[in-house]
Amino acid sequence: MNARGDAQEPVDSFVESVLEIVADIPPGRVMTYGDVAATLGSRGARVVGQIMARYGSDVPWWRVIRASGHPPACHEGRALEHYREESTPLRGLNTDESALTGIELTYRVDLRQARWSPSFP
DNA sequence: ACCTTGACCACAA
DNA sequence: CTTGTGGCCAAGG
Repeated sequence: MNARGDAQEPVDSFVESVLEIVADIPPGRVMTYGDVAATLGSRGARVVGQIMARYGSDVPWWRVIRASGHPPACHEGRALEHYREESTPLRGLNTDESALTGIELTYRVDLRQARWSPSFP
């Protein structure tokens, strides 16, 4: 408690808490947006997405993915480089390179193996 | 204090 | 696999 008589308030904003958790995910492991929210007692998966979009540039953002196993929207390529580097288990990796339409990247992270829980390593 | 914005989620067809 | 629907909820304007 503090001098104003306030009971415990979230010392960190929701934003800081999210970044804290994400920074805590070890290499090769991932959490879903919903998992991060749930860890904070929230169900605002979208909020976590918002926060990552705005403030995620300084944390390992590629370790936060969708519940489907798909990487963050519009960042599949960048994320894949990190996954290859830290040996994150992937499924259905497919690099169809069409000369005309460009590169089609489809893959998912293997959540069964890579899913991380902050309190249960 | 209201309104809009989403790097989302679960479920249904 | 694709759409569509309803829900979630903090941040920022």
